[in-house]
Amino acid sequence: MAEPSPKHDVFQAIADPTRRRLLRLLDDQEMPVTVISGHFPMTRTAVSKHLRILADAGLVKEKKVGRETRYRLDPEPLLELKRWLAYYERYWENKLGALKRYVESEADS
Amino acid sequence: MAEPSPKHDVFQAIADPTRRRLLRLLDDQEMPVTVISGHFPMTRTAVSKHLRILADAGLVKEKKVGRETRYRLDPEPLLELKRWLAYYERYWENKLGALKRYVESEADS
DNA sequence: TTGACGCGAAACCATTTGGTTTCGTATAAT
DNA sequence: ATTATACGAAACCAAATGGTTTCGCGTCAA
Repeated sequence: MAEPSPKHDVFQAIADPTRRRLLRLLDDQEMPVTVISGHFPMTRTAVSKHLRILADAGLVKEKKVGRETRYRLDPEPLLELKRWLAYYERYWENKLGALKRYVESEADS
Repeated sequence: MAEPSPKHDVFQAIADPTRRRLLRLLDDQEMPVTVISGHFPMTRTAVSKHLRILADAGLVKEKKVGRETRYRLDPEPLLELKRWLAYYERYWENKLGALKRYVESEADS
């Protein structure tokens, strides 16, 4: 279970819209870099750097096949985001605000 | 319903760990800036700028009371994050990976 | 074996980010 | 009326970010 030295965390990784598009794209299929970068209005190198950031965050896995590197989505790290978000779940659980008002009244006492 | 010109979006807002801590802190209680900044190892001005970014993203509301500005959490914009995340929900819906393997086998055909 | 292809590394650049200190101003307290 | 408090604005700075072009290297094709 050795932590893979998360130089980039999930929150930071998904902050960029290009990287979110990458995740969506790679959700459908595994793809080599050149094909991937064909979907974006920037150089292959730029896309490659985004892919590296996603890989650092564990959101994407790379597989070398011949001279190409294929990437595919690994959604697992999104669970951390899900857990983080779950904390606020209570806010929109019961008609978005009932519990909120309750908590606020608790804070007064 | 005029969009308040979202200079900062939710994804970017929660990318910073300090801002995530701010959200947690303000979830409990409404607080003035000086009190808030007492919880962080940086200047009041720095915290104030983080609060502005959160406010831009709509994650926090400010209320002027006398000479102080009180902030409180507004979790509503987190729904966008929730919706974005919901797209990947199918991955861990059924034992985390069953569907994933299915999709991958689809890609082969 | 000689190219062409697929890719990352490196160097570079402009802009953004996260922080600081200093200052101005509005409000509250004495 | 004067002083202290609460805060934002502004100017500034170092580092990170998102992008580029150039180069080198491994791999497949002629």
